[in-house]
Amino acid sequence: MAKPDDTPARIIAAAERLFTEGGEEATSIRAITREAGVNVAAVHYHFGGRDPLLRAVLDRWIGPLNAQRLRLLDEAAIGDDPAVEVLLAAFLRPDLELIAELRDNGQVRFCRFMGRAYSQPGDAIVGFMDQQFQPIGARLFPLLERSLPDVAPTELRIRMRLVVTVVTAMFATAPEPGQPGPLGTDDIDEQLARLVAFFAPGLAAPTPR
Amino acid sequence: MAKPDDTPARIIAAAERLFTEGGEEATSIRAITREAGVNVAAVHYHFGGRDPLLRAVLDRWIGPLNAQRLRLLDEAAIGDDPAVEVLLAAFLRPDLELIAELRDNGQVRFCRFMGRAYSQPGDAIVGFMDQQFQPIGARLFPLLERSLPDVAPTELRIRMRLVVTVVTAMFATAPEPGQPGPLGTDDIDEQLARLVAFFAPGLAAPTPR
DNA sequence: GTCTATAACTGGATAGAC
DNA sequence: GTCTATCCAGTTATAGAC
Repeated sequence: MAKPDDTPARIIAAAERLFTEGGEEATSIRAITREAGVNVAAVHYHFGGRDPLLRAVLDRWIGPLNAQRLRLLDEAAIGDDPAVEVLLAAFLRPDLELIAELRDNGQVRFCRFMGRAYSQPGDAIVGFMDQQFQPIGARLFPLLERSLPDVAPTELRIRMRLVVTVVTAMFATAPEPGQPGPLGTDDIDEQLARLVAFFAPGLAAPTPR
Repeated sequence: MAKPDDTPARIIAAAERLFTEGGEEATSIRAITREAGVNVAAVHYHFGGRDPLLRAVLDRWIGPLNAQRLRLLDEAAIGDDPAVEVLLAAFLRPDLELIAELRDNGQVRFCRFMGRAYSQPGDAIVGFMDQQFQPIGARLFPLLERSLPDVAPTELRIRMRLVVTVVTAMFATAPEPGQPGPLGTDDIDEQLARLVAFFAPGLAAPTPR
């Protein structure tokens, strides 16, 4: 096992802090290594450069997030033909939980950084987020299509993108602890109920025209 | 009529360019006046400072946008009890038209700037966007409430905020001309049909619990 | 090596002459 | 309406004391 303060961990921690504070392009590899107290070359050795490092910082949170999403989708798929509501809840719950966790950890600003990374990806991460999403889509869309045979698969993908847009914005605009969130409650089950009640009928609506 | 190259217009134009390029906080009043070829004090004389200038830059587009929104809502309200679908279309059409106009004008980057200004407002504009939205809400919500008497007014406001979130993201992530948009078509009526088909059922869904 | 005081610079705002 | 000169706040750099 790696020690909690070995070089890669120190670099990741420093990078997370600096990316959060200064934004993506304002943060140099030199500032990161200075903050971490390691040599500039260490970033290249352990991560392969600045851009892969940024991806690693994001993946440290998004990896587990998507792993949990897959777990919940698998659970939902045990019963045959899970309803849209169930699939949607499995899809959204990990996001709501992560936002709450980051807020309670005093990492609201990093939470917002992740939201921006998704909605306005720079050159370093454009494509990376879609790549992360790919296995989720591969699991989710067949289940959705089976549950909603009357909606065109293309339409379903467009609609799910709108759902993702909203979740992304919830990361990007996460409120400070104590401030009210966009869903008017801190209770994750209530948040989930609101989102599912709102999105499920739209997903199931007949394809227009 | 003011000449197209009078001082306020020169300042607005320069500010729009620089805010678009460098972002909000990276753009100084001095850089703007240099670019516009006018004196530093002119900004204060005509606009009252840097922050009011930024608001003026945004308002130049958002003002007409919301004016058209009000017009369309008024039209929709002529028939008694307009359906949610009609209200939603009146609400959303001006946004889609503005995005298309800016794209065709080569102002995609400014379009994105407007989206960011709404979703991640800095100190200079926080509150301003809500203030702009206020008369729209005052017109829209009573109509919506009459059309959807079974949905709690609070819930309706939360749901409309989700709708606005999506529209905002469409500004913030507007594609270059030629690139496909998130709704898979350049035809505004089709875009509108997609959004209305997706959002209307969710707005009308019974309040959860 | 650490700390503090001061200088230099940047950016916003305002007064007053023209 | 325009301009110069100036003020004020915040930031960064540096020198010199300890």
